Amino acid sequence: MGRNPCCSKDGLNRGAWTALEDKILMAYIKAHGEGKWRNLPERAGLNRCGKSCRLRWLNYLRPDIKRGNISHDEEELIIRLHNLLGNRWSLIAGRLPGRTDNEIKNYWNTTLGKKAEGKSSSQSKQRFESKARAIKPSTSTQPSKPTQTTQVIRPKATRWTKVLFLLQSPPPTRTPPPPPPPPEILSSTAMNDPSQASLINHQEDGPNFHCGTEEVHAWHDGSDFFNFGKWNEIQPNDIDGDTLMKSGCNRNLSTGSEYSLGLFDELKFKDWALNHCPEDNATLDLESLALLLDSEERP
DNA sequence: AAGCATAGCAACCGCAATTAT
DNA sequence: AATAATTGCGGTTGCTATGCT
Repeated sequence: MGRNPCCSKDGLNRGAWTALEDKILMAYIKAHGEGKWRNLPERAGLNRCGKSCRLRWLNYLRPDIKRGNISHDEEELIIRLHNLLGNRWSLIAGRLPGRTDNEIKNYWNTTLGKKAEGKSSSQSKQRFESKARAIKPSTSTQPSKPTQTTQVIRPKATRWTKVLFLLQSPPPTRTPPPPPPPPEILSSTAMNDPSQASLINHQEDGPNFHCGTEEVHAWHDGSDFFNFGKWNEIQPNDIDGDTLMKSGCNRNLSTGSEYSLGLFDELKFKDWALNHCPEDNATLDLESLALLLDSEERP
């Protein structure tokens, strides 16, 4: 079982791309469009694997790539988005037109991570701590090998197609509530399964994110699981941006009375950050996001 | 000027989700 | 439904440029 590695062929070019290869790839994509990466090299006459072609195109050759220094505004945005989304580089890049996930990742690992670390002694210490630790070299002897140990539970990046956060209001009585259920993760099949419907439909008083046919519910057990600050620790797939980004993002955010202002602001930002799908916001208004983030950070 | 250390970045690797058959 | 192929993502590596001693 298993599948053949993309670049299993011997004799393929590796390493830095030549100007000629770039030219060939650009010409081919201009003529035939993106996609079909597997067959592209053969058709284009490139001695590269498709994966390499795709990467080269996405990270370097794409016409809308914005090259050059990252502006202060962009930097601020990256920091804030990273604070919120963690190492979701593609999501962060989606907020920065013309920037690639690889570029942002590199920029973070080489520059911003250190700044974040520096700030960690100040008021935002806790906000940055886990991230700084994540990229901080474990020792000075291995600068290029950042240690990825963080206190944040950070499973390997996964894409969820369906996410359900059950929001439960605190019970009106004093009887101890049952142990809170874990956030429900429903597969596509589960979401389509009528037997699972109750899991979805009975959640009526939480914030509902309606994204096309998908729904994302927030789960709240009465504790501060969704407390503003906790977002920094709920990194991996808390509310999966991919899901929201891909879904058309017609979101109806309703807030129950149980939410703190901070939570609401955070959700509001999430809503903003994820609602602006990359394909339709080529002209992202950084200022509007900055304003939103500013308001979000108010105590 | 030479050698070493570090920073920056392009590219690769492996895994997982998605799509096709 | 099962399997294979494709695509996308985040982590990591390795090369080059730059700075320091």
